[in-house]
Amino acid sequence: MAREKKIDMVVLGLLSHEPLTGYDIKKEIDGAISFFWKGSFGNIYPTLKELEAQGLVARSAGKLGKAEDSGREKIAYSITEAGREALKEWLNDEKASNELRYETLLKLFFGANAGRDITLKNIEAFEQKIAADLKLLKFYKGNLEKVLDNDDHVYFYLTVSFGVETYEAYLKWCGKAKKLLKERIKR
Amino acid sequence: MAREKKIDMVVLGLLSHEPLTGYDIKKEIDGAISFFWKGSFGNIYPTLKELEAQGLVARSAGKLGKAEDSGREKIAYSITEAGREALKEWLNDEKASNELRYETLLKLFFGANAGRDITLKNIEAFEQKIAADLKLLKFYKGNLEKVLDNDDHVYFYLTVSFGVETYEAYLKWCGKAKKLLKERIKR
DNA sequence: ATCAGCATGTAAGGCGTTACATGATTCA
DNA sequence: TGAATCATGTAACGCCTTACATGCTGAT
Repeated sequence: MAREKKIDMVVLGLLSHEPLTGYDIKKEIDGAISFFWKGSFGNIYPTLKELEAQGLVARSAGKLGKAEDSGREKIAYSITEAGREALKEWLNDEKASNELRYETLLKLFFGANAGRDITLKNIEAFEQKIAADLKLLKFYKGNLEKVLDNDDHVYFYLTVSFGVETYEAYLKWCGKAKKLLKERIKR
Repeated sequence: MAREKKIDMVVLGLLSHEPLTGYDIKKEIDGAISFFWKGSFGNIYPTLKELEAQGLVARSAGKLGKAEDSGREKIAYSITEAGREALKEWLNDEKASNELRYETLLKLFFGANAGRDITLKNIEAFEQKIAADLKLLKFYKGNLEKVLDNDDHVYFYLTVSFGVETYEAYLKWCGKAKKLLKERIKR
């Protein structure tokens, strides 16, 4: 059961724009991507080594490293032609694993065991987190709107729009859910 | 870093309603819960053993097993008082890990590498899957609407409503995304 | 001078999936 | 009689997270 490791594709995808270090990759993942995919150092660095061994990425030549005599070097990787092909192959396959794991919904589903007020508190915690993240997503979206003439940005814009629209739906639901709970359940 | 294993709480939550076998639990998880949480046999059976060792569940006495002389017995578990307390403790803690991992969004984000038509195909595959799941969620919702006099069902109803409303937002987004791609990108 | 951020990596462990192994029961 | 479903479990493996280990660089 090969090729289930999607972090490979995240790395290749990011390198498809420009050469990056492992540290850079982590930062990118922590940006707009983070709401639909995650990555950690303990994940990224080994992945880069594997991709290099497979010939899908290569250490960038030239000026990016520090002087040889000093301590640790900065290692920038760039994507190879084989890497671009692997990325395209993955993009061409329309099957995708889309998974949502919301502990908040689990707590809601079993909420009767704790009662209405605890459940309201849980919904409110969710609501606050979503509202904060939505703000950030809207900020990204506003920035991208200005640069839609670049094709790449259209794709980024659509991804961020997905976030904005679903988060707005979440917030609407929060309002309704709190209302229904208060109406229907005594305490 | 204890107590990160949420499958424990899924099992306790399900047993809070009635005694169930491991097989039953799997079936329940594959129902309305499946859109926000998953579980497998290789996950559930060991969990039941652990919960039993911790005194949070117990094998139900009585008539559920098959005759002693025949082959394998059917083992129904029920929640203990300690189990109910553990469940409540978890519900009382408002922090929750809510994770979304959508490979479709990843493919969209890096879509420029494959082009407009491939990306449209990927969005359409997503759209179809969501439309099918939405149908099912609406069916669950319709059934629950009739029995909202029972408090438990109010909680289930809210969970399913969350699914319906977010999936509807997804579908709306799909329409807009396809339109924008066709307008903005040549091929 | 000290602290935040840059930068790379390893080790251990956690959690979960898939595949396998086994066998009973029920229904067409 | 054969297939589907009921039913329980184990083993191997995969992927990721957390914590640890190390040291440089730049700003206050």
